[in-house]
Amino acid sequence: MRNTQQRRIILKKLKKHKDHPGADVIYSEVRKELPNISLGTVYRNLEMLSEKGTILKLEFGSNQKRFDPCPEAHPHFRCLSCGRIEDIPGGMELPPVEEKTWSKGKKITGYNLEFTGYCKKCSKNLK
Amino acid sequence: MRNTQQRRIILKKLKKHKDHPGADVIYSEVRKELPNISLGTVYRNLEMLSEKGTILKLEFGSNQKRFDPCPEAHPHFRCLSCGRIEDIPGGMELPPVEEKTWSKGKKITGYNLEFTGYCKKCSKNLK
DNA sequence: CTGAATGCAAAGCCTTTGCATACGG
DNA sequence: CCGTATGCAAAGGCTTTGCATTCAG
Repeated sequence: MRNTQQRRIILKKLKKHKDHPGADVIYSEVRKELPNISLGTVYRNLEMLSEKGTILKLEFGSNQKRFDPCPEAHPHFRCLSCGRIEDIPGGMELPPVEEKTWSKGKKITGYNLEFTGYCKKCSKNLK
Repeated sequence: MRNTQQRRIILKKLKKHKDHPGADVIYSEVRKELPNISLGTVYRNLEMLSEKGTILKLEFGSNQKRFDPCPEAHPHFRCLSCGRIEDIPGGMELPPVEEKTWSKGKKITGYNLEFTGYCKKCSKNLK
């Protein structure tokens, strides 16, 4: 994997995010430093980085894929109103899956867990 | 909400599924009984039914939305190789979220949990 | 009757891909 | 040098939507 300028800056921008941006957000931010970068390159790099395990690709109930600079699987919270995605701190432990009967014969490699609801701001506006 | 022939048959077809079909699968099955139904109608109905809480819309890491005739949130297993989605039996209980600090100020309405890996068949082929 | 639901087709959104060119190691 | 990565633009997959028409209640 080559260490290109594009890849370096994409990763740098992603790492600054606490929210979990989509490719479009990363694209427009990287464009400030590399005005000629193409959206395709952003997609290719985010994909590649998540395959290598450097970042995490989130594919939850949003029509857009989001990216997380932290590569370890961890739970998220998604606001159904504004779409905001937050990390849930403090590794929430899941029941061990290996010994469960449903997992017999399967090879479990990971999990995705998200809680849905309304964030602080949005739950105020709901009332 | 009107009780149209289309809606009735869409629901009937979905209920026969143990796997979790996408709109396209439902469409082609309903077409056998209603050759003139349109894909748009299938989408509109599946959407409507999931909003009413009759069925469940699954939006996990697949580019396609899948539907589950069982309306209660429950964990799933998704095969990374063949895309198959299975229910995980026996309500896997999650840690209660209400008292957690991260949920302060939020209104939590649900969760999505899926395990990923390789199903029986695919894990054999992998070796 | 009347508004909710349908069929049709076009448009939308996000993402992927083919290809010639550029550039990192 | 060589092959990976890029930029560009077009195509792709799934889903949504506008509009005239139909049909359930």
